[in-house]
Amino acid sequence: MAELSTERLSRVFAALADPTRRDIVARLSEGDATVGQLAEPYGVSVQAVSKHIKVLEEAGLVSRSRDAQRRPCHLEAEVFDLMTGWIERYRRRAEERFQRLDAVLAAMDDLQDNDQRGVAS
Amino acid sequence: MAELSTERLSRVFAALADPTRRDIVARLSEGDATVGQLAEPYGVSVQAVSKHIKVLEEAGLVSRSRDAQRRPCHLEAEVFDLMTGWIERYRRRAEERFQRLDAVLAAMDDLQDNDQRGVAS
DNA sequence: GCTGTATTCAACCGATCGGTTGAATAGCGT
DNA sequence: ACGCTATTCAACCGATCGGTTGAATACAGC
Repeated sequence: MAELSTERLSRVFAALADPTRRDIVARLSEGDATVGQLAEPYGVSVQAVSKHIKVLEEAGLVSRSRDAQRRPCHLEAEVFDLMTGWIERYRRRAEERFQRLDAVLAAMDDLQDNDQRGVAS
Repeated sequence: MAELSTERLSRVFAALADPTRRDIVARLSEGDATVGQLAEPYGVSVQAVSKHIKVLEEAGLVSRSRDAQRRPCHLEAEVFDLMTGWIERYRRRAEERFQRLDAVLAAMDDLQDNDQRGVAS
């Protein structure tokens, strides 16, 4: 029953691939806001923003509550861990590989040093 | 002349929104590989994989060299910093806000304590 | 120079995306 | 009950996406 996370990861990355949605996330990091409030700054319809929020919600980045006819949006920052977890895993692997390569190059340098000061070329 | 990074960030997030491309990145973290090698495990054509690599390349996640007719792919892990930088910025803001909220709630608890043990209800 | 291998280019296809407009729904305040 | 506000649903549109097939290009080896 594993590998739900790959679908989830795809949703999160896809959600943040849009600059308007990233900006919404940025603004929500300063505090909760309603759809109407979020829509104001952009040159698009409220419906478009509503769709963006739905995408963020389905990615688990945003949750919503109720306040009369308003539906305030709240940033769920824990989801970021999913991304940083993935990223750091492969960054670490790449860096380890880089260090091993460094070690090999150093070893080759040593060999060359021995060659130069030792037997032959 | 700023805000080149927003376009770049969009490309990186969009590139990683596809599970096949994430898997390619994962495999490249273990070492460089050619298009042909990368294509084998997936049930898609070499051309499709070639397109995926192009997307990763334009996002700056992959660079390529030349070895005869082969074009080995190399993971450029530094780009990850762009993402983690963005993510951490807003995670931090959200957490700070959360702590402030915590402080407010604690203050309200104090007030209530005083009310209970002090003057009136 | 020809053959085989590795990769890309080009055109096409159905699905999804980000946007629109218009109508529906939900919940105040009077 | 009515009107105002906030939000969503539904249908549509052009653009982009992930995939295909078929042809072109680039290079090594015989």
